Amino acid sequence: MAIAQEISYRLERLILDGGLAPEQKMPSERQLATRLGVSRAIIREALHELQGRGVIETRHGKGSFVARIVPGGEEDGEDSPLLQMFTGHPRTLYDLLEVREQLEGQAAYLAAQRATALDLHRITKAYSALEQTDPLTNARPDHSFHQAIVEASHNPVLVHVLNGLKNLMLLTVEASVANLNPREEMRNKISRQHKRIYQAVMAGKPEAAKRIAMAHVRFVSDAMRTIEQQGTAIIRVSLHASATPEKPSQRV
Amino acid sequence: MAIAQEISYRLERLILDGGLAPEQKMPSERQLATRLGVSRAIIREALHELQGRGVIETRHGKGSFVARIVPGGEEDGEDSPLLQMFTGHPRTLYDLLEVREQLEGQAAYLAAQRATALDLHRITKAYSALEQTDPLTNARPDHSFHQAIVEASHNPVLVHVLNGLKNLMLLTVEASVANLNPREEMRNKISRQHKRIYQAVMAGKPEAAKRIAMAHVRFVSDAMRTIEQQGTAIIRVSLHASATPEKPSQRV
DNA sequence: ATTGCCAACTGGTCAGACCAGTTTTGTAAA
DNA sequence: TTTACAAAACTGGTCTGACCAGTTGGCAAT
Repeated sequence: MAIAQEISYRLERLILDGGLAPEQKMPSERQLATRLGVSRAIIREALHELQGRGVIETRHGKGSFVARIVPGGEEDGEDSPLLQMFTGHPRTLYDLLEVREQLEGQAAYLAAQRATALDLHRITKAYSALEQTDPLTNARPDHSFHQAIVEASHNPVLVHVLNGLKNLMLLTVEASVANLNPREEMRNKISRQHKRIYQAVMAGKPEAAKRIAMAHVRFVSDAMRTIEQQGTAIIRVSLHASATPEKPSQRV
Repeated sequence: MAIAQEISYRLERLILDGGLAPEQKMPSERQLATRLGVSRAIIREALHELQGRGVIETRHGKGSFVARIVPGGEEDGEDSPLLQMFTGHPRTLYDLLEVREQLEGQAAYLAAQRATALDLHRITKAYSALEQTDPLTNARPDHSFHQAIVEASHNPVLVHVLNGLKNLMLLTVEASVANLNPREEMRNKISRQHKRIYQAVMAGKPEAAKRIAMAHVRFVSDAMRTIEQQGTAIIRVSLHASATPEKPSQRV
């Protein structure tokens, strides 16, 4: 195989394996050429290949940067039929939580197993942000924390799938935050679960991380069910409402 | 925009507009350079971009040729970046199988729990079709069987997610069929696993169905890994290649 | 007619130069 | 000391011309 392709393959694998994280700047062309022992022309051809594939973006005078993982789905939205279904049918929330239980468990398992130092740093950062936010409006940090773990799994398929469910996920997280966090015992339990997930991932304990993460999602799901059955109507957060937090903007 | 990108864009548009038909040989790099008034290096960078995008194929000493498919994007799957990644990086296959293990387990569990009479009828039909097909070309029936179970889960989120991975799934199924089924003991084991999944779902045993389905995917994954480590190169089915089976057309 | 070799394609790689944006930095002015 | 600005030192973008390495076809010797 041609050297240029070898290089592009090696670089792509490096990115997939987490050696180069999204948004991160790649070494300069001249550095790569020297380090890999090939001419700069080859490096440029390899980079253009990755560029054509959407793996990296190159900016004149600045450098090349790893693209956000699998931008494939173009913009976000895209799951509007499901979103529609969600707002219409309460059960879809539990359907998603069922799927999340599996996927997040798997993500936590892999993250505990494969996370690099940079991943761990990002997870720590997301976790701190989550801890230091007002529990009543921390849907975003909550989601970011989970997402950091997913990205640390270094499974592009998993990242892609969960990214496709991003909007839906945000809704469930918002729903859980809005319904569960106002109750102190719930808030504490969830906080403790987050802490245990965080610790298991940081400690590199895959089985524990998986078990705790699955239990966490299961707990949220069960708690919401219980609340709903107690007659208290579930607060349903409307789409993208986080921009204007003053109005509760609830649906039923 | 950089000249190289201009060139790659112009060439791609030329191909899409039919000026250059699939299989057709493109002008040589030196000709293109002269005709378009740029250096050969630029031409090469532009061609590498198209190559990364799967639009052309280049053969040393022969020339560059317009690829057969030219998806042009827009078609169904929309997971083309993942598809691209899949054909290039063997690990992506195992990444998908990891995810599949979770999702299919969940699907089998829910199907055994929730399947209606109509669902069971459909599953039975798909299972019969699978059994009565030549094991060497039954990728489609195999996939249909799994899909019937997924649909019987009555979890729209699950259906949606797995549907989004449909093309990718088909490829893994084809890969497993092509690599595993030719070996009799593998074929028998897989057939037995399908049977046990079928029976567990029909009998309404969620836990058993989940366990068996997960074990099934895990088995396929492990078997492929073993084969690969034995030095036997995994047969990689190329996209939509089922029309012209004469050329193996394998990568990596 | 067959064989075999060589010339003329093709893409693959390299070296070094220069242009064009961006960031850093060091110094001169306030 | 602080600020302003220009030069230097990055970054990617392009060009040139050379040479290596597969492929092909024609021509010469058999």
